[in-house]
Amino acid sequence: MPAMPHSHPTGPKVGPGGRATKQRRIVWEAIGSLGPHCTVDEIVEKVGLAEPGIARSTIYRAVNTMTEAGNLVATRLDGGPLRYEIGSQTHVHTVCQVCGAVDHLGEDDPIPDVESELADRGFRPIRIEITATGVCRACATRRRRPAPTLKS
Amino acid sequence: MPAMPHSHPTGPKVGPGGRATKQRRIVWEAIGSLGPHCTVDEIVEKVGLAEPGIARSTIYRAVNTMTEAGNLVATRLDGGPLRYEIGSQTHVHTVCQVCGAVDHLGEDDPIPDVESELADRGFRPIRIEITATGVCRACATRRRRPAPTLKS
DNA sequence: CTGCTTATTGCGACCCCGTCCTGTTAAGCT
DNA sequence: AGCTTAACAGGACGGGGTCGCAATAAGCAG
Repeated sequence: MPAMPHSHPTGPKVGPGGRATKQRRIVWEAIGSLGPHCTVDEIVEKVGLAEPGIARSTIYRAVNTMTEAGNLVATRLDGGPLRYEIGSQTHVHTVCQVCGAVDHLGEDDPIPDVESELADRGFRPIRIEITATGVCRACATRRRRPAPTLKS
Repeated sequence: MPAMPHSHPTGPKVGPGGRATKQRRIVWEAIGSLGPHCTVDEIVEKVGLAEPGIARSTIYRAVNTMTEAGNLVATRLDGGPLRYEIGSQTHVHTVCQVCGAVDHLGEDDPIPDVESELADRGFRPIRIEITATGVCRACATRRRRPAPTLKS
């Protein structure tokens, strides 16, 4: 798990990092131990064990600050809550429509076609999110549900 | 603007299309005239002009049905409401962090790297969403705001 | 080290987006 | 035309997230 970023963790600072409070340290560690695509609810629960009495809104504010600082990446994978993970440039997720499983495909893989097209248009990307929605191998083999629908 | 799809508009049906009611016809036309990435609020307003008295919940149900039928694609581009547009397989959007402008890059462009990786994993994609967040050409040239922040 | 400024916290009220539940209406099959 | 049942209007509800306020503490200046 990466250390609590002070201000310039890895890349260029995108926004103010803010003060290093106890609450933010705890939130950061919770996210690290929860792993990728964790929700605020999960963070709340984890944090509650480590240190009860931290307000829900504090956690929301913490993840927002970290996201704005570029240390965290926020994605909404389905219709549900935002999911957070420690940041990287390009992000590929798979979401299974049948079982709802979320997985990573890879990170920082270059997507040449898209990036050159972006360059042609003069668009400077800071982050690229790719979400593939479909059916995972497990569900395809034991094929539950007659016809997959778009909403789980 | 494409015609109101009866049941099998272009691709294979994923869910039941449902009945062709007057309300759905009006909603479909509103979406067509609003163009890509329109919100339910915009649809509500447009529909209200054409035919007052159509319930908000009806419009929500209509776009859900159309999305499930595969005629519409729903995307949440920022933290805001879902945005709808007439469907295609692969979808590339750009979102400018400075001015908030949303644009299309292209549709149905194959993304070979990603698709082969998906195949390796036995994941069968039904739809691939790509969102590039960054700074558009206009904002880059007249460069407002000293440092771009992640939230508009 | 002490004092001061100001970001951050805790708490609760609040808002937005979207869903769900009711009885009623109308699509479209026979 | 009759009938079945999806879809409708209207409104209550719920989850996820934000905001405003008073109290607290980070961290700079001296």
